[in-house]
Amino acid sequence: MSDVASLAGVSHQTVSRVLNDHPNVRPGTRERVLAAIAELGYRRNRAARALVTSRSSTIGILTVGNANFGPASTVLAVEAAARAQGYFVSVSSLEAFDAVAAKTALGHLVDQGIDGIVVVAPLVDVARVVEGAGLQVPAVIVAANPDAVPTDSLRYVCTDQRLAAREATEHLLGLGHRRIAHVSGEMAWIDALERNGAWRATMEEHGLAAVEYAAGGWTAETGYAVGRRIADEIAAGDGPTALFAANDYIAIGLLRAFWERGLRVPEDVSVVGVDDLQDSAYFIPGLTTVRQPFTAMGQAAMQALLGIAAGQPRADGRFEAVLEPELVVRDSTAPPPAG
Amino acid sequence: MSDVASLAGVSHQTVSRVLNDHPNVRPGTRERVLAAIAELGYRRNRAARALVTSRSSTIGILTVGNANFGPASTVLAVEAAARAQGYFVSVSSLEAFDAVAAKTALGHLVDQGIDGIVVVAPLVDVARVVEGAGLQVPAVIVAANPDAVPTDSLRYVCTDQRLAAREATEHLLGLGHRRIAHVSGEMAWIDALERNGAWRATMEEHGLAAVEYAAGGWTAETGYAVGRRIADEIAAGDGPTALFAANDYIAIGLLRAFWERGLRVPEDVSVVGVDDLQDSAYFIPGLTTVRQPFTAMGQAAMQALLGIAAGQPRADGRFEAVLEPELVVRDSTAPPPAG
DNA sequence: ACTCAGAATGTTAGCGCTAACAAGCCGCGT
DNA sequence: ACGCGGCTTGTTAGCGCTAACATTCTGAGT
Repeated sequence: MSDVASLAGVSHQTVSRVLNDHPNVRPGTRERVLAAIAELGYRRNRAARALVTSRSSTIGILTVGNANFGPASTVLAVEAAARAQGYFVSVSSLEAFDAVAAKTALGHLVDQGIDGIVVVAPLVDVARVVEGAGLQVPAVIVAANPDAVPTDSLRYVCTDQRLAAREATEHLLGLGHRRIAHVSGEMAWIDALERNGAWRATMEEHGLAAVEYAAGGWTAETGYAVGRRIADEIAAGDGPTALFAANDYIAIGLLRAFWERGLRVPEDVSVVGVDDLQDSAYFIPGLTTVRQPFTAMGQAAMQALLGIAAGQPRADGRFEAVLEPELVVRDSTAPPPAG
Repeated sequence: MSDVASLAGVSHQTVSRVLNDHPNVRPGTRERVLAAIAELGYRRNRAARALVTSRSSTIGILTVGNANFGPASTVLAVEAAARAQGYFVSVSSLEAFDAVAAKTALGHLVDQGIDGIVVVAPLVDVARVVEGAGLQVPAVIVAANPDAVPTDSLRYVCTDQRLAAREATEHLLGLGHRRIAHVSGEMAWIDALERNGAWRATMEEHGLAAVEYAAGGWTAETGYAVGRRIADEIAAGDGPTALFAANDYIAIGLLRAFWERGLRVPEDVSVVGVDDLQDSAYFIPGLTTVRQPFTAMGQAAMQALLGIAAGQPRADGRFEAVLEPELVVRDSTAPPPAG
């Protein structure tokens, strides 16, 4: 920096002023400094800057380490939104999201001097864990459970998973189905709980029995295993006529199991998923699903973070933003078989 | 830090020594310092540390921004490997990987004071672009084209895509297929080129004609579009008996198109993909594919980076590490239809 | 007891930057 | 011509840490 200063014939402080877009720098001076910077190929040292300003223009993302489509897409979206706002992104992904591991990771992130944290870990106890970590930096949790308590520096953003479940269930109901079962995901996840609860509530509102099959996970493998069991019941005549799968991976496992047993989808049984994977439209048959607004979530999270930093009062509700998923009807749903 | 020092009754430098595991600190002193640190909940300021050491324990990852399974998995793997080595990870993902955007992003990453860069952008001109950016930090490119020139501070790591194509093609050959066509991916990608080239070479070695269909992309959508065309040709009797798809997304599009046209897989036509998606085993039928060693790639990239930093001489060959993919045989391949 | 090497600790300086204050400059009104 | 206020620039200090050097302490050898 002092090289630049002497080349431009000014003090290093004037260089700093130019760099920081301070007012009160004569245009001619500014140009000379800029020219000197260009000539020398000077780049400001971020460490020094971070040291003195205690701001780093970097946000941290804490996520669960698996390659699940949902979290992965959300992380990608947050990253894009952050970059659009001129922030860098430091990612830390945990295999196991327990209190200790999360606290350590959060600590590392804070040590890095990040300006804020976005937590993408839609687990039931994420809010408790993060709240318990006693963070001193602004944080936004994507997808917290509804009893989470926002504070001035910790806020929440989510997609309305209850609406997702309701949309799926009502779509099936509208088609004439009455025996609509749910294949639930991993119950440690908020999404699993919420989708389950809303499906159940919707069924009850219509005075219908709610039969649940637990996949216990989010993978095609778990969906397949449950699917074989369900296929048996359908073949025996007392199974559901429609399935609401907690996500698309489970749904594809279901599709596969039904196909193996000679059950036709949607003629014999309808299937709805959640997420809308890149290839969900090309499953056999094309999967009706509830698409999640990942990009919007990323932007909302970033905006919430910026809002905290700007001292904006928090939203009235529990969540800073609640985004709406969208039902995408394809070929895996149809009216129930006659009789 | 000075608080810790005074609480422990030592100088701040001794605290620094404890923190940096210097020898020549009496055990008793070390313990007192550690106790003071614990009591005060002291955390070292990374910015100050980075400023004085010009090392940040952070590596940068530059990648292409889409949610393609391959790059995304590799990034995840690099991140895991980095964290296992005690490094933080700063991610920058580009929508368009052109020379200008890449140079800017690389510059931002360098500005952050990262200790090394891993580029995960398997595009044909990635090496040229990165080489052209004139990086001053160690860098490793994952999946460079074979004419890339490693230097002391820029090295390459890849998965043998030619082997992947060869395995797939020979599997099909071994099953008795002779008319094995290739559905190629996006030709700006190294993987697409390599798989294409090796499939072609293998066919020629066997004196067989190599018919290529260009999907032009990596998605199920592009695979589906090409698949319809191929289905027509097969129906007309002059189509291939087996398809080697450049990746699993294309393969699923193919499966879908064939299913729509009443073509049975594998009875009427065999399909092999590349990647092994989480749900490839549950496609209808289960997809035979060539699995890529993403985790190993991430580790190899990290190791190569560490090697550069440690001043290790570069490997003899072009690549620091060449990993092998693995053929996974499932239900989408069978001998060709008789006649 | 007395040296003296080497271990243990303390002191000083400075990494590159920005904030705060100080100083210099300009043009205006009188 | 003089003084004053606002713009522009320079000077100083210090962010929290580590490297290098300076100093003090320890204990083995005489």
